[in-house]
Amino acid sequence: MTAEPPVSPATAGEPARPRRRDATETRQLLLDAARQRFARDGYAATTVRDIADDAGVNVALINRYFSSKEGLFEACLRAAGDELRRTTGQTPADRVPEAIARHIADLGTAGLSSQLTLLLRSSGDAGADEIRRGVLSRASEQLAAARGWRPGEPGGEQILLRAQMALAAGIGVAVLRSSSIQLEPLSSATEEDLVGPLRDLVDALLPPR
Amino acid sequence: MTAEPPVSPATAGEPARPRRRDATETRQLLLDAARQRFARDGYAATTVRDIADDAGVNVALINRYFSSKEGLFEACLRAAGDELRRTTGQTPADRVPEAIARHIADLGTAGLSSQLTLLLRSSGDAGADEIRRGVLSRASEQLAAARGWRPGEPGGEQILLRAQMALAAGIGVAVLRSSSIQLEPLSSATEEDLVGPLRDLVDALLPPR
DNA sequence: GAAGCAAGTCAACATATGTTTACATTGCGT
DNA sequence: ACGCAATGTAAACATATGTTGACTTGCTTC
Repeated sequence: MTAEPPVSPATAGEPARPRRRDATETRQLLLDAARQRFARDGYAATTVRDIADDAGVNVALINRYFSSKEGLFEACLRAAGDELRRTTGQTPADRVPEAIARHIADLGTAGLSSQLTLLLRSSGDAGADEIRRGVLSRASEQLAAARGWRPGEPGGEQILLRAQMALAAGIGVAVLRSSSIQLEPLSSATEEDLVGPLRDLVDALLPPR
Repeated sequence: MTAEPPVSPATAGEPARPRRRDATETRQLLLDAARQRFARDGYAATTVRDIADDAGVNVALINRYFSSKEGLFEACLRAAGDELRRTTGQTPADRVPEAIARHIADLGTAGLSSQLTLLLRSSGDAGADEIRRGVLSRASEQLAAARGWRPGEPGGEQILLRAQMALAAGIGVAVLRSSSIQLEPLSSATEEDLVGPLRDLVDALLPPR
């Protein structure tokens, strides 16, 4: 239907693969290719043949290892959730804005921007929606907790709401910088350009105590 | 491929249409149905038959009036741009956060939230990308101008960048509240719940002078 | 009322796409 | 070395989908 720009030159020019016929490795190749495609083009616009070609792998293996395109997508969401939790996990409270700026600024295909963009992609499947909601929920709670929020605390709802707004801002920035939009000057802003405004933003929403 | 929930009961139960065989009206019906579908499900996941059914109109008319699915999508983007410019046009500088809060809080299919969500949808077509970039660019310049930015002014780049971050925050909030995500408590927050944090956010990014 | 034209309908087509099935090949344990 | 399960391949299928062309229907004008 539309053009089909490959997302990366399959596997980089390694003349002899160390281990072929390794199920774990091809599973990972598929996961990586799928995450890039899904994040960049969305679920519906990505075909299983695109993913398989990027991974340098036969199409049928998607159904073998992930049951279906939906299954592969859910696996991508889980992986993005894990990576998000890992990167945002141990951030000291006073470094939250800097951490967000640094991770948002990274436009690489493995960076946080890419994970956030992926997390917005919808497949229309209820299972995937549930996973996404869980991941985003946890992320906002982590962010709120870094600024003193505790579950069930009176008035905590307000803090959680503000944390979700900060998360929304990060997501919005990631989206407006992403390849399909590239709003300038936001898109070519560096980490140093972003950290100041982001600190103002986060500190205004979640005042450090 | 996926389920197919209609977006609204075609045309509400009007027993006798006032004017049938009215090209302008059916064009508008198609535009409205398409904007809802595209905003909710994205470009690739929306089929022309879905749109035609929602509009209560024959499929072939999409190609007659808009040349192609792409053409219809571009028309939707232009319409969203017009509506965005109209709603954000005459906002006094000191009411910007309130205006954003009010418009973001409106989750109706014609509200600003829906327009912003639509503007994020990508079709992979270069023409559509250009339209989107233009609309978002103008919106951020309007926002910056409301806080004293003037084109070409020294140091104005910083203000524009901050305005785009505020726009990004609004977009992020709209997305996290949208039907496919519905992050709580953000999703059920009312205009009053949003206005406080949004004022803090906008004022921190674009200090009123 | 007939001609002419815009508006709308219907059916078909060409292709893209997710999935399955049957078959080939590799490597490991014995 | 041999068999066997695991891994990978190729082709086909059923269907969804954008688009097109021929045809019909209603409105307007003379």
